[in-house]
Amino acid sequence: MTGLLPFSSLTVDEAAFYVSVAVERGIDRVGEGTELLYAVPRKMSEPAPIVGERVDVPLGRKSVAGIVIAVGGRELLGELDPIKVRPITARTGAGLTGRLVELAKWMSAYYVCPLGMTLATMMPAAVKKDVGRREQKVLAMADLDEARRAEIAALVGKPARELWERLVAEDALAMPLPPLELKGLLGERTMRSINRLIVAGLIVEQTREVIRAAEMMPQGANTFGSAKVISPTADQQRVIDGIRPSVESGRFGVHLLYGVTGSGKTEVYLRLIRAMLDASADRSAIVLVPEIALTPQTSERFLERFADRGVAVLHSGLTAAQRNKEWTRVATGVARVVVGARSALFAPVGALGLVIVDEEHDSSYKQDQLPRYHARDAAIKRAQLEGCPIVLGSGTPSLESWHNAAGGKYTLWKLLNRVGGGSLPAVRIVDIVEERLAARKQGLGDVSLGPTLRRELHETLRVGASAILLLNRRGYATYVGCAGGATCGWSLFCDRCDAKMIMHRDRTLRAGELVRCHHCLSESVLPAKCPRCSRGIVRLGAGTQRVEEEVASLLSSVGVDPAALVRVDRDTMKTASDYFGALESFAKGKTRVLLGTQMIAKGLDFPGVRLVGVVSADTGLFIPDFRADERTFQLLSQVAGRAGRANAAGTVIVQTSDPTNRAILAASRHAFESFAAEELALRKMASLPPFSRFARVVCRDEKAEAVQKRCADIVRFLRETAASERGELRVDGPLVPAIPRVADQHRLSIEMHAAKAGSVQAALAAARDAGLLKSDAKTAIDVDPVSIL
DNA sequence: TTGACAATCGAG
DNA sequence: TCGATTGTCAAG
Repeated sequence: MTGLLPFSSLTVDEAAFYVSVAVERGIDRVGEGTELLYAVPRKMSEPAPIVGERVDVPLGRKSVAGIVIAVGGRELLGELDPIKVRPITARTGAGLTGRLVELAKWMSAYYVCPLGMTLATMMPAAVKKDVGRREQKVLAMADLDEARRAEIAALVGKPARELWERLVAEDALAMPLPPLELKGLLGERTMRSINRLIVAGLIVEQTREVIRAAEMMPQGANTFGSAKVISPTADQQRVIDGIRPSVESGRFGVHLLYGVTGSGKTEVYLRLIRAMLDASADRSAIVLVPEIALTPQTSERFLERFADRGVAVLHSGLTAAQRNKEWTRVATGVARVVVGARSALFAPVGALGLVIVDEEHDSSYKQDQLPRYHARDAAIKRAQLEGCPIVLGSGTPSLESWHNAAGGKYTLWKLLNRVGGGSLPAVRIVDIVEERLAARKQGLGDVSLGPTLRRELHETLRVGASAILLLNRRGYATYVGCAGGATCGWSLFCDRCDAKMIMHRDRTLRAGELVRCHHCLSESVLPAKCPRCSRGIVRLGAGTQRVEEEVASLLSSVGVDPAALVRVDRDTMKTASDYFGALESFAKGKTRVLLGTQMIAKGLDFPGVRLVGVVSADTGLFIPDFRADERTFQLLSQVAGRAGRANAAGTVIVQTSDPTNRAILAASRHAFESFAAEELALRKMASLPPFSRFARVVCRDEKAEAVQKRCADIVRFLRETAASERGELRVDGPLVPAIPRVADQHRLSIEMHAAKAGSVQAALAAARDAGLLKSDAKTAIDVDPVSIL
């Protein structure tokens, strides 16, 4: 059967429309246009296809899903032979809005990702599959005129007639409704009278389509306490009044809201959203929050405040049916406020009136898979396309945003005081080296918490308060090596990566101790002795598991149940509900000490936290990344902000081996602005972002020579382009990354630096057009990277 | 990305 | 020499 097309083609007359379709595949042919042309047969042409709609189309010998990019008539054919143009297989329903397609085009070009893939990731899989859609039986008021109704009502028995009269009086109770729901609302014990009305023809049975999903709110969410509507402080009011005009007039503009922890940024967001909703009958708001900060506590505030306009919450903890339901509520306009993590940026609102990006500095806004977009930057683009204002909020703005505000590109607003006049907590920096010495003198042995932090923790527990302990390092020990030390020199590395193995304790494992590579996730049992010299094994570099042991024994020594300690990291918090459960238990006071990685630093707002302890502030400092200091500053400021909310004073203890470090000192003084000024001066001298833009290409391959060659080819091409860009682009590479081999793949990278994003874009586009550069399994292109590992 | 086809490789 | 593996190209 070779040579025969498995799908037929249409004559020009049989085609009602032609559509350009971006298929959900990694096709990326920039020069020729990445989308393919298909015909829409007459029998499928009602209603007319629209941009953003989902279709199935034949590609090669199978059918694939795609999104309509353009709709037209024969003129779309161009030079193409109509015989080659095959008809679409099916129209699979509503998809994205035209504006989202525009956004996808921009993302596809800017972040170097095939258009079809970009579009594919905009819509959750659950929505594509329409998970949970069911036919539901409902009861509706029969469509009869007054007279006829009265006539029939007079004929039914008394109980049914009285029920009918109530129904009419209560304006039909938002019918249609499922029978059982109607019964409940009417307070009927049985369906008897309702059934009589059906038989009489006053109520009719209908079917409607619904998406059935489990109840949204996790149980016990209310223990976080409901958010009272409080009137804004003068400070907040000033900001609200400042931004409101642009919200009401609906003009694009970027506002940066710098507000210290506890200054009440959320209340500002809530008021602005309300102003937008009041000013416009059809516009919606999108609120982006880092995934980890999207707690019931956060969503509840929005749910309560905008119950009248409908709130949709989108996060990774939803079931497929719930996600489909929420998305559909947004698409149909039932929900006008969307709160969600990164991908909520693609919520299909009909018209956008306001975007909020909370914690805009947060690096989790950058997606680390294709398309590698930054949700904050893409949100700005979306706001621009939709013509609405966007508010970026943070207690520690990214230097990019801060710089843009200083340069007048963004409007800057400040909230420098905590609501209720509380002061920022006092931060004490302690030298971990001295602490270790002191601990040894006191006979404590090798401990992660030095005497100062232990003393404060004691005191906190004694007075019945609670504590948060931060250590941004998972596992039990980060270094497994020979007890012989330098004499032998052996230490345990992953055999598939150039990285150390991290030791984890696992109670389910008989041996109890295993080692895991955090890069390729391979695991093995901890060796009993050094394979090189048969001496014992040492485990150095404490992670959260080790500290957990230490704190647990400290708790029992002062008579506190060790169950009052909960560890929060990626290993213990597998699902969103694990995490919510841990927070809830902390809020209730059942958990007295919360120990964890950066997961616990973000967005929690619990009164009663007297102590915040940073077990080691060093973890992020010595990584080879120009943003190391900025990150450390952000993390410390955020976690410190957890202490002493409400009116009680809090204490923060920061353990570090580098007590004079600029970022640590600045964070301890809550001195964002001076830190930012210093850091920006340094970046300017080194021509680093935000004073330049860059992109990174990482090539990988099992064969070292293959990476070398491919990388060199790309470098050569980019250099040639750079030359034609009149020296405005600098190309570095091939460079050896910090981890040259991951999962048996050899890696090499290329960095492109330029004063303007346009130069980087031009070079990338040229390489893409030439077919040299394509985002695939072997090449990762990262524009505006946030992590340089 | 998938699949088709051609070119190249290597065991018998 | 044949089947298997690897590379290259096009898809409407």
